[in-house]
Amino acid sequence: MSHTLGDRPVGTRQAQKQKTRQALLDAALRLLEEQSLSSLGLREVTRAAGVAPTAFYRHFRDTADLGVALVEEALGSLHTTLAAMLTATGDGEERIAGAVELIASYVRAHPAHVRFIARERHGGVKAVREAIGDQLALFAREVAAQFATEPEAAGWSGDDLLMLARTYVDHMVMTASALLETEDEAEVTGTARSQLRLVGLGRSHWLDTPVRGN
Amino acid sequence: MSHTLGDRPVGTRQAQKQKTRQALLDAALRLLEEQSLSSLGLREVTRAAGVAPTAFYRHFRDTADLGVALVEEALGSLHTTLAAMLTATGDGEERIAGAVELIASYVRAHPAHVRFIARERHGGVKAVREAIGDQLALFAREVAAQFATEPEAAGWSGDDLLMLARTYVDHMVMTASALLETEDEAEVTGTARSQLRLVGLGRSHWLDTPVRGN
DNA sequence: TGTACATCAGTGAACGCGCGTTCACTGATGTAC
DNA sequence: TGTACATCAGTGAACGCGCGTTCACTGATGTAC
Repeated sequence: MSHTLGDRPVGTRQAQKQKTRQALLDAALRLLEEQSLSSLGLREVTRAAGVAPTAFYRHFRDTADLGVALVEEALGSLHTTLAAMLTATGDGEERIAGAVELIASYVRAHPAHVRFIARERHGGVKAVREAIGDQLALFAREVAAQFATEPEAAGWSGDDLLMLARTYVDHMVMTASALLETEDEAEVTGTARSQLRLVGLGRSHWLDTPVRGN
Repeated sequence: MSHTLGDRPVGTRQAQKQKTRQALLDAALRLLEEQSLSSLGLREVTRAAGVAPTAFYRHFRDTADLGVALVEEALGSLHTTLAAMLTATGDGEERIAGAVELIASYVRAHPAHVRFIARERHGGVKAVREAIGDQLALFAREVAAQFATEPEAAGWSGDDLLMLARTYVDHMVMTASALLETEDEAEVTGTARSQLRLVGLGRSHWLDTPVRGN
Protein backbone atom coordinates (compact mmCIF):
# COMPACT_ATOMS: atom_id res chain seq x y z
CA MET A 1 0.00 0.00 0.00
CA SER A 2 1.21 3.54 -0.72
CA HIS A 3 -0.03 6.59 1.17
CA THR A 4 -0.57 9.88 -0.57
CA LEU A 5 -0.41 13.52 0.57
CA GLY A 6 -1.99 15.63 -2.12
CA ASP A 7 -0.61 13.83 -5.17
CA ARG A 8 2.83 13.23 -3.67
CA PRO A 9 3.61 9.64 -2.72
CA VAL A 10 5.08 9.46 0.78
CA GLY A 11 6.00 5.77 1.11
CA THR A 12 9.06 4.68 3.05
CA ARG A 13 11.04 4.28 -0.14
CA GLN A 14 10.39 7.81 -1.42
CA ALA A 15 10.97 9.31 2.00
CA GLN A 16 14.37 7.58 2.24
CA LYS A 17 15.28 8.73 -1.26
CA GLN A 18 14.46 12.33 -0.31
CA LYS A 19 16.63 12.00 2.79
CA THR A 20 19.62 10.85 0.76
CA ARG A 21 19.05 13.59 -1.79
CA GLN A 22 18.99 16.18 0.97
CA ALA A 23 22.14 14.69 2.52
CA LEU A 24 23.88 15.16 -0.84
CA LEU A 25 22.67 18.77 -1.13
CA ASP A 26 23.73 19.55 2.45
CA ALA A 27 27.15 17.95 2.00
CA ALA A 28 27.71 19.85 -1.26
CA LEU A 29 26.67 23.17 0.25
CA ARG A 30 29.13 22.68 3.09
CA LEU A 31 31.97 21.77 0.73
CA LEU A 32 31.17 24.82 -1.41
CA GLU A 33 32.04 27.18 1.41
CA GLU A 34 35.69 26.64 0.51
CA GLN A 35 35.63 26.01 -3.21
CA SER A 36 33.65 26.63 -6.40
CA LEU A 37 31.09 24.37 -7.99
CA SER A 38 33.32 23.83 -11.01
CA SER A 39 35.89 22.08 -8.80
CA LEU A 40 33.40 20.15 -6.67
CA GLY A 41 33.86 16.39 -7.10
CA LEU A 42 31.12 13.80 -7.16
CA ARG A 43 33.12 11.41 -4.95
CA GLU A 44 33.87 14.23 -2.53
CA VAL A 45 30.15 14.93 -2.14
CA THR A 46 29.12 11.29 -1.68
CA ARG A 47 31.96 10.74 0.81
CA ALA A 48 30.77 13.73 2.89
CA ALA A 49 27.17 12.53 2.65
CA GLY A 50 28.07 8.99 3.71
CA VAL A 51 26.85 7.13 0.62
CA ALA A 52 28.57 5.21 -2.16
CA PRO A 53 29.79 7.28 -5.17
CA THR A 54 27.34 5.54 -7.48
CA ALA A 55 24.35 6.55 -5.33
CA PHE A 56 24.90 10.07 -6.67
CA TYR A 57 23.51 9.07 -10.07
CA ARG A 58 20.16 8.10 -8.54
CA HIS A 59 19.61 11.82 -7.82
CA PHE A 60 21.66 14.02 -10.15
CA ARG A 61 23.20 13.68 -13.58
CA ASP A 62 26.37 15.49 -12.50
CA THR A 63 27.53 18.21 -10.10
CA ALA A 64 26.17 20.97 -12.36
CA ASP A 65 22.72 19.41 -12.03
CA LEU A 66 23.13 19.35 -8.25
CA GLY A 67 24.15 23.02 -8.45
CA VAL A 68 20.89 23.94 -10.16
CA ALA A 69 18.99 22.17 -7.35
CA LEU A 70 20.97 24.22 -4.83
CA VAL A 71 19.97 27.44 -6.62
CA GLU A 72 16.31 26.54 -6.16
CA GLU A 73 16.83 25.74 -2.50
CA ALA A 74 18.83 28.91 -1.81
CA LEU A 75 16.71 31.39 -3.74
CA GLY A 76 13.48 29.84 -2.48
CA SER A 77 14.43 30.83 1.05
CA LEU A 78 15.59 34.27 -0.08
CA HIS A 79 12.28 34.76 -1.84
CA THR A 80 10.49 34.46 1.50
CA THR A 81 12.70 37.19 2.94
CA LEU A 82 12.06 39.37 -0.09
CA ALA A 83 8.30 39.00 0.32
CA ALA A 84 8.60 40.12 3.94
CA MET A 85 10.51 43.21 2.82
CA LEU A 86 7.90 44.10 0.22
CA THR A 87 4.98 43.93 2.65
CA ALA A 88 6.73 45.97 5.34
CA THR A 89 5.19 49.32 6.16
CA GLY A 90 6.37 52.48 7.89
CA ASP A 91 8.18 55.62 6.79
CA GLY A 92 11.37 55.66 4.71
CA GLU A 93 13.89 55.45 7.50
CA GLU A 94 11.99 52.69 9.32
CA ARG A 95 11.61 50.63 6.15
CA ILE A 96 15.29 51.02 5.38
CA ALA A 97 16.33 49.86 8.85
CA GLY A 98 13.85 46.98 8.67
CA ALA A 99 15.00 45.86 5.23
CA VAL A 100 18.66 45.88 6.22
CA GLU A 101 17.87 43.94 9.40
CA LEU A 102 15.94 41.37 7.38
CA ILE A 103 18.93 40.90 5.10
CA ALA A 104 21.30 40.61 8.06
CA SER A 105 19.17 37.99 9.79
CA TYR A 106 18.80 36.09 6.51
CA VAL A 107 22.58 35.98 6.18
CA ARG A 108 22.96 34.80 9.78
CA ALA A 109 20.38 32.05 9.19
CA HIS A 110 21.65 30.85 5.79
CA PRO A 111 25.29 31.88 5.34
CA ALA A 112 26.16 28.93 3.10
CA HIS A 113 23.25 29.67 0.77
CA VAL A 114 24.32 33.30 0.47
CA ARG A 115 27.91 32.32 -0.20
CA PHE A 116 26.80 29.86 -2.85
CA ILE A 117 24.68 32.43 -4.69
CA ALA A 118 27.33 35.16 -4.54
CA ARG A 119 30.02 32.74 -5.71
CA GLU A 120 28.13 31.03 -8.50
CA ARG A 121 26.25 34.06 -9.80
CA HIS A 122 29.25 34.71 -12.03
CA GLY A 123 30.83 31.27 -11.60
CA GLY A 124 32.16 28.78 -14.08
CA VAL A 125 29.04 26.64 -14.55
CA LYS A 126 26.72 28.06 -17.18
CA ALA A 127 23.49 26.26 -16.16
CA VAL A 128 23.87 27.50 -12.58
CA ARG A 129 24.73 31.05 -13.64
CA GLU A 130 21.62 31.12 -15.80
CA ALA A 131 19.39 29.66 -13.08
CA ILE A 132 20.55 32.37 -10.67
CA GLY A 133 20.20 35.12 -13.26
CA ASP A 134 16.67 34.00 -14.13
CA GLN A 135 15.61 33.91 -10.48
CA LEU A 136 17.05 37.35 -9.74
CA ALA A 137 15.35 38.75 -12.84
CA LEU A 138 12.10 37.27 -11.53
CA PHE A 139 12.67 38.91 -8.14
CA ALA A 140 13.24 42.25 -9.86
CA ARG A 141 9.98 41.92 -11.79
CA GLU A 142 8.13 41.12 -8.57
CA VAL A 143 9.59 44.14 -6.83
CA ALA A 144 8.73 46.33 -9.81
CA ALA A 145 5.15 45.02 -9.77
CA GLN A 146 4.87 45.86 -6.09
CA PHE A 147 6.26 49.36 -6.68
CA ALA A 148 3.72 49.89 -9.44
CA THR A 149 0.89 49.57 -6.90
CA GLU A 150 2.32 52.27 -4.65
CA PRO A 151 1.41 55.97 -4.94
CA GLU A 152 5.07 57.05 -5.28
CA ALA A 153 5.18 55.23 -8.62
CA ALA A 154 2.77 57.65 -10.27
CA GLY A 155 4.39 59.06 -13.39
CA TRP A 156 7.07 56.38 -13.58
CA SER A 157 7.56 54.37 -16.78
CA GLY A 158 7.62 50.58 -16.58
CA ASP A 159 11.25 50.57 -17.68
CA ASP A 160 12.22 52.98 -14.94
CA LEU A 161 10.37 50.97 -12.30
CA LEU A 162 12.21 47.84 -13.43
CA MET A 163 15.51 49.71 -13.35
CA LEU A 164 14.74 50.82 -9.79
CA ALA A 165 13.71 47.31 -8.75
CA ARG A 166 16.94 45.87 -10.19
CA THR A 167 18.90 48.43 -8.23
CA TYR A 168 17.28 47.23 -5.01
CA VAL A 169 17.68 43.52 -5.81
CA ASP A 170 21.33 43.97 -6.79
CA HIS A 171 21.90 45.97 -3.64
CA MET A 172 20.31 43.25 -1.54
CA VAL A 173 22.58 40.56 -3.01
CA MET A 174 25.65 42.75 -2.72
CA THR A 175 24.90 43.62 0.90
CA ALA A 176 24.28 39.97 1.77
CA SER A 177 27.63 38.94 0.33
CA ALA A 178 29.43 41.86 2.00
CA LEU A 179 27.95 40.76 5.34
CA LEU A 180 29.45 37.30 4.85
CA GLU A 181 32.97 38.56 4.38
CA THR A 182 33.15 41.36 6.92
CA GLU A 183 34.23 41.21 10.53
CA ASP A 184 32.35 44.44 11.18
CA GLU A 185 28.67 43.81 10.56
CA ALA A 186 27.68 47.24 11.89
CA GLU A 187 29.89 48.99 9.35
CA VAL A 188 28.36 47.05 6.45
CA THR A 189 24.78 47.54 7.60
CA GLY A 190 25.49 51.25 8.16
CA THR A 191 26.80 51.61 4.61
CA ALA A 192 23.85 49.60 3.27
CA ARG A 193 21.37 51.92 5.02
CA SER A 194 23.13 55.00 3.65
CA GLN A 195 23.05 53.55 0.16
CA LEU A 196 19.33 52.84 0.47
CA ARG A 197 18.82 56.44 1.65
CA LEU A 198 20.78 57.69 -1.34
CA VAL A 199 18.68 55.67 -3.77
CA GLY A 200 15.48 56.65 -1.92
CA LEU A 201 16.37 60.32 -2.31
CA GLY A 202 17.06 59.85 -6.01
CA ARG A 203 13.76 58.04 -6.32
CA SER A 204 11.78 60.85 -4.69
CA HIS A 205 13.30 63.42 -7.07
CA TRP A 206 13.18 61.25 -10.20
CA LEU A 207 10.36 63.24 -11.76
CA ASP A 208 11.71 66.69 -10.81
CA THR A 209 13.34 67.23 -14.20
CA PRO A 210 11.66 67.05 -17.61
CA VAL A 211 12.07 64.24 -20.15
CA ARG A 212 15.54 62.80 -20.45
CA GLY A 213 17.26 61.31 -23.48
CA ASN A 214 17.18 57.53 -23.93
CA MET B 1 77.32 41.63 -20.65
CA SER B 2 73.90 42.56 -19.26
CA HIS B 3 72.00 45.64 -20.41
CA THR B 4 69.88 47.64 -18.02
CA LEU B 5 66.81 49.85 -18.46
CA GLY B 6 66.36 51.81 -15.28
CA ASP B 7 67.29 49.12 -12.75
CA ARG B 8 65.56 46.27 -14.63
CA PRO B 9 67.88 43.80 -16.31
CA VAL B 10 66.75 43.12 -19.85
CA GLY B 11 69.13 40.38 -20.95
CA THR B 12 67.98 37.70 -23.36
CA ARG B 13 67.44 35.28 -20.47
CA GLN B 14 65.14 37.58 -18.46
CA ALA B 15 63.26 38.64 -21.56
CA GLN B 16 62.59 35.00 -22.45
CA LYS B 17 61.48 34.28 -18.89
CA GLN B 18 59.01 37.17 -19.02
CA LYS B 19 57.69 35.87 -22.33
CA THR B 20 57.01 32.42 -20.86
CA ARG B 21 55.41 33.95 -17.78
CA GLN B 22 53.12 36.03 -19.95
CA ALA B 23 52.26 32.98 -22.05
CA LEU B 24 51.19 31.20 -18.85
CA LEU B 25 49.06 34.17 -17.75
CA ASP B 26 47.45 34.49 -21.19
CA ALA B 27 46.72 30.76 -21.39
CA ALA B 28 45.21 30.76 -17.89
CA LEU B 29 43.04 33.78 -18.61
CA ARG B 30 41.69 32.10 -21.73
CA LEU B 31 40.94 28.85 -19.89
CA LEU B 32 39.20 30.82 -17.12
CA GLU B 33 36.53 32.02 -19.50
CA GLU B 34 34.87 28.64 -19.08
CA GLN B 35 35.76 27.59 -15.53
CA SER B 36 36.78 28.91 -12.14
CA LEU B 37 40.27 29.36 -10.77
CA SER B 38 39.67 26.68 -8.15
CA SER B 39 39.31 24.05 -10.88
CA LEU B 40 42.12 25.35 -13.11
CA GLY B 41 44.87 22.75 -13.47
CA LEU B 42 48.59 23.43 -13.67
CA ARG B 43 49.07 20.91 -16.49
CA GLU B 44 46.12 22.40 -18.35
CA VAL B 45 47.75 25.83 -18.25
CA THR B 46 51.21 24.65 -19.30
CA ARG B 47 49.72 22.56 -22.13
CA ALA B 48 47.84 25.62 -23.43
CA ALA B 49 50.96 27.77 -23.09
CA GLY B 50 53.13 25.23 -24.93
CA VAL B 51 55.67 24.53 -22.17
CA ALA B 52 56.45 21.52 -19.99
CA PRO B 53 54.38 21.15 -16.78
CA THR B 54 57.44 21.64 -14.61
CA ALA B 55 58.21 25.01 -16.21
CA PHE B 56 55.21 26.35 -14.27
CA TYR B 57 57.19 26.22 -11.02
CA ARG B 58 59.80 28.63 -12.36
CA HIS B 59 57.11 31.34 -12.30
CA PHE B 60 54.36 30.50 -9.78
CA ARG B 61 54.07 28.41 -6.65
CA ASP B 62 50.60 27.13 -7.67
CA THR B 63 47.52 28.25 -9.58
CA ALA B 64 46.34 30.46 -6.69
CA ASP B 65 49.62 32.37 -6.99
CA LEU B 66 49.04 32.77 -10.72
CA GLY B 67 45.53 34.02 -9.91
CA VAL B 68 46.93 36.81 -7.74
CA ALA B 69 49.18 37.84 -10.64
CA LEU B 70 46.11 37.94 -12.90
CA VAL B 71 44.34 40.23 -10.42
CA GLU B 72 47.20 42.70 -10.69
CA GLU B 73 47.15 42.55 -14.47
CA ALA B 74 43.36 42.91 -14.70
CA LEU B 75 42.84 45.64 -12.14
CA GLY B 76 45.89 47.55 -13.34
CA SER B 77 44.19 48.07 -16.68
CA LEU B 78 40.86 48.89 -15.03
CA HIS B 79 42.64 51.47 -12.92
CA THR B 80 43.63 53.35 -16.06
CA THR B 81 39.98 53.47 -17.13
CA LEU B 82 38.93 54.64 -13.68
CA ALA B 83 41.44 57.48 -13.80
CA ALA B 84 40.00 58.59 -17.14
CA MET B 85 36.51 58.64 -15.64
CA LEU B 86 37.65 60.74 -12.68
CA THR B 87 39.28 63.40 -14.80
CA ALA B 88 36.33 63.71 -17.18
CA THR B 89 34.48 67.02 -17.19
CA GLY B 90 31.10 68.23 -18.36
CA ASP B 91 27.62 68.39 -16.86
CA GLY B 92 25.89 65.47 -15.13
CA GLU B 93 24.27 63.91 -18.16
CA GLU B 94 27.43 64.17 -20.26
CA ARG B 95 29.59 62.69 -17.54
CA ILE B 96 27.17 59.82 -17.08
CA ALA B 97 27.14 58.98 -20.77
CA GLY B 98 30.93 59.30 -20.91
CA ALA B 99 31.46 57.07 -17.90
CA VAL B 100 29.18 54.34 -19.23
CA GLU B 101 30.87 54.50 -22.62
CA LEU B 102 34.28 54.16 -20.96
CA ILE B 103 33.09 51.06 -19.13
CA ALA B 104 31.60 49.59 -22.30
CA SER B 105 34.79 50.11 -24.27
CA TYR B 106 36.84 48.68 -21.43
CA VAL B 107 34.71 45.53 -21.50
CA ARG B 108 35.07 45.28 -25.27
CA ALA B 109 38.84 45.65 -24.97
CA HIS B 110 39.37 43.27 -22.03
CA PRO B 111 36.43 40.86 -21.75
CA ALA B 112 38.47 38.05 -20.21
CA HIS B 113 39.86 40.34 -17.51
CA VAL B 114 36.36 41.53 -16.61
CA ARG B 115 35.05 37.97 -16.49
CA PHE B 116 37.94 36.92 -14.29
CA ILE B 117 37.36 39.73 -11.78
CA ALA B 118 33.58 39.20 -11.64
CA ARG B 119 34.02 35.45 -11.25
CA GLU B 120 36.80 35.43 -8.68
CA ARG B 121 35.64 38.42 -6.63
CA HIS B 122 33.54 35.97 -4.61
CA GLY B 123 35.28 32.83 -5.87
CA GLY B 124 36.71 29.84 -4.05
CA VAL B 125 40.32 31.01 -3.72
CA LYS B 126 40.84 33.17 -0.66
CA ALA B 127 44.09 34.88 -1.68
CA VAL B 128 42.55 36.00 -4.97
CA ARG B 129 39.30 37.15 -3.34
CA GLU B 130 41.31 39.24 -0.91
CA ALA B 131 43.54 40.70 -3.62
CA ILE B 132 40.46 41.81 -5.57
CA GLY B 133 38.74 43.16 -2.45
CA ASP B 134 41.82 45.16 -1.50
CA GLN B 135 42.17 46.66 -4.97
CA LEU B 136 38.49 47.64 -5.17
CA ALA B 137 38.70 49.21 -1.69
CA LEU B 138 41.69 51.18 -2.93
CA PHE B 139 39.73 52.32 -5.99
CA ALA B 140 36.89 53.47 -3.71
CA ARG B 141 39.30 55.50 -1.58
CA GLU B 142 40.72 57.12 -4.70
CA VAL B 143 37.27 58.02 -5.96
CA ALA B 144 36.33 59.41 -2.52
CA ALA B 145 39.52 61.50 -2.47
CA GLN B 146 38.65 62.92 -5.88
CA PHE B 147 35.08 63.71 -4.76
CA ALA B 148 36.46 65.50 -1.70
CA THR B 149 38.16 68.04 -3.97
CA GLU B 150 34.91 68.90 -5.77
CA PRO B 151 32.55 71.69 -4.70
CA GLU B 152 29.52 69.32 -4.50
CA ALA B 153 31.24 67.55 -1.60
CA ALA B 154 30.92 70.56 0.73
CA GLY B 155 29.11 69.45 3.88
CA TRP B 156 29.68 65.72 3.28
CA SER B 157 31.32 63.60 5.95
CA GLY B 158 34.28 61.42 5.05
CA ASP B 159 32.22 58.30 5.73
CA ASP B 160 29.46 59.43 3.44
CA LEU B 161 31.90 60.28 0.65
CA LEU B 162 33.41 56.80 0.97
CA MET B 163 29.93 55.25 0.92
CA LEU B 164 29.15 57.20 -2.27
CA ALA B 165 32.46 56.21 -3.85
CA ARG B 166 31.83 52.54 -3.05
CA THR B 167 28.43 52.81 -4.66
CA TYR B 168 30.03 54.04 -7.88
CA VAL B 169 32.83 51.44 -7.85
CA ASP B 170 30.39 48.59 -7.18
CA HIS B 171 28.13 49.91 -9.91
CA MET B 172 31.04 50.02 -12.33
CA VAL B 173 31.98 46.39 -11.64
CA MET B 174 28.36 45.27 -11.80
CA THR B 175 27.77 47.07 -15.10
CA ALA B 176 30.95 45.63 -16.59
CA SER B 177 29.93 42.09 -15.71
CA ALA B 178 26.36 42.65 -16.95
CA LEU B 179 27.78 43.85 -20.28
CA LEU B 180 29.69 40.58 -20.61
CA GLU B 181 26.65 38.41 -20.25
CA THR B 182 24.05 40.37 -22.20
CA GLU B 183 23.16 40.13 -25.86
CA ASP B 184 21.64 43.61 -25.69
CA GLU B 185 24.41 46.04 -24.86
CA ALA B 186 22.14 49.07 -25.37
CA GLU B 187 19.69 47.81 -22.76
CA VAL B 188 22.43 47.35 -20.17
CA THR B 189 24.08 50.71 -20.86
CA GLY B 190 20.64 52.37 -20.73
CA THR B 191 19.91 50.85 -17.33
CA ALA B 192 23.41 51.78 -16.13
CA ARG B 193 22.88 55.41 -17.15
CA SER B 194 19.50 55.53 -15.39
CA GLN B 195 21.05 54.09 -12.25
CA LEU B 196 23.80 56.70 -12.34
CA ARG B 197 21.13 59.41 -12.73
CA LEU B 198 19.24 57.96 -9.76
CA VAL B 199 22.36 58.00 -7.58
CA GLY B 200 23.30 61.45 -8.86
CA LEU B 201 19.86 62.78 -7.87
CA GLY B 202 20.20 61.24 -4.41
CA ARG B 203 23.64 62.77 -4.15
CA SER B 204 22.42 66.26 -4.99
CA HIS B 205 19.69 66.08 -2.31
CA TRP B 206 21.83 64.31 0.31
CA LEU B 207 22.09 67.41 2.51
CA ASP B 208 18.43 68.50 2.13
CA THR B 209 17.37 66.81 5.39
CA PRO B 210 18.88 67.36 8.85
CA VAL B 211 21.13 64.94 10.75
CA ARG B 212 20.24 61.28 10.46
CA GLY B 213 20.76 58.50 12.95
CA ASN B 214 23.87 56.31 12.66
C1' DT C 1 -4.21 -11.59 5.58
C1' DG C 2 -0.74 -14.18 2.67
C1' DT C 3 2.01 -15.14 -1.27
C1' DA C 4 4.61 -14.40 -5.51
C1' DC C 5 6.62 -11.14 -8.29
C1' DA C 6 8.33 -6.33 -9.70
C1' DT C 7 10.64 -2.22 -8.65
C1' DC C 8 14.51 0.44 -7.68
C1' DA C 9 17.75 3.04 -4.11
C1' DG C 10 21.99 2.05 -2.81
C1' DT C 11 26.43 -1.10 -3.22
C1' DG C 12 31.23 -2.37 -4.34
C1' DA C 13 34.63 -3.81 -7.61
C1' DA C 14 36.88 -2.44 -11.59
C1' DC C 15 38.55 0.55 -15.42
C1' DG C 16 41.41 3.95 -17.66
C1' DC C 17 42.93 8.69 -17.13
C1' DG C 18 44.91 13.09 -15.92
C1' DC C 19 46.47 15.21 -11.96
C1' DG C 20 50.45 17.70 -8.94
C1' DT C 21 54.96 17.07 -7.61
C1' DT C 22 60.00 15.17 -7.41
C1' DC C 23 64.20 14.73 -9.57
C1' DA C 24 68.34 14.71 -12.20
C1' DC C 25 69.28 16.69 -16.61
C1' DT C 26 70.60 19.98 -20.59
C1' DG C 27 72.25 23.68 -22.88
C1' DA C 28 71.91 28.60 -23.78
C1' DT C 29 73.02 32.85 -21.41
C1' DG C 30 75.79 35.45 -18.24
C1' DT C 31 80.14 36.53 -15.60
C1' DA C 32 85.12 36.78 -14.29
C1' DC C 33 89.43 37.50 -15.70
C1' DT D 1 88.60 39.35 -27.83
C1' DG D 2 88.88 34.61 -25.82
C1' DT D 3 88.40 31.09 -22.41
C1' DA D 4 86.70 28.66 -18.34
C1' DC D 5 83.20 28.40 -15.18
C1' DA D 6 78.48 29.54 -13.01
C1' DT D 7 73.71 30.25 -13.45
C1' DC D 8 69.19 28.90 -14.23
C1' DA D 9 64.81 28.49 -17.47
C1' DG D 10 62.92 24.81 -19.33
C1' DT D 11 62.83 19.39 -19.99
C1' DG D 12 61.10 14.64 -19.61
C1' DA D 13 60.54 10.46 -17.02
C1' DA D 14 58.50 8.68 -13.11
C1' DC D 15 55.50 8.31 -8.94
C1' DG D 16 51.32 7.56 -6.35
C1' DC D 17 46.60 9.16 -6.10
C1' DG D 18 41.78 10.37 -6.62
C1' DC D 19 38.78 11.12 -10.23
C1' DG D 20 34.11 9.95 -13.07
C1' DT D 21 31.77 6.26 -14.95
C1' DT D 22 30.30 1.20 -16.03
C1' DC D 23 28.34 -2.82 -14.43
C1' DA D 24 26.13 -6.64 -12.28
C1' DC D 25 24.42 -7.07 -7.70
C1' DT D 26 21.37 -7.04 -3.31
C1' DG D 27 17.63 -6.67 -0.52
C1' DA D 28 14.02 -3.76 1.34
C1' DT D 29 9.75 -1.72 -0.28
C1' DG D 30 5.71 -1.80 -3.16
C1' DT D 31 2.01 -4.15 -5.98
C1' DA D 32 -1.33 -7.68 -7.72
C1' DC D 33 -4.42 -10.93 -6.65
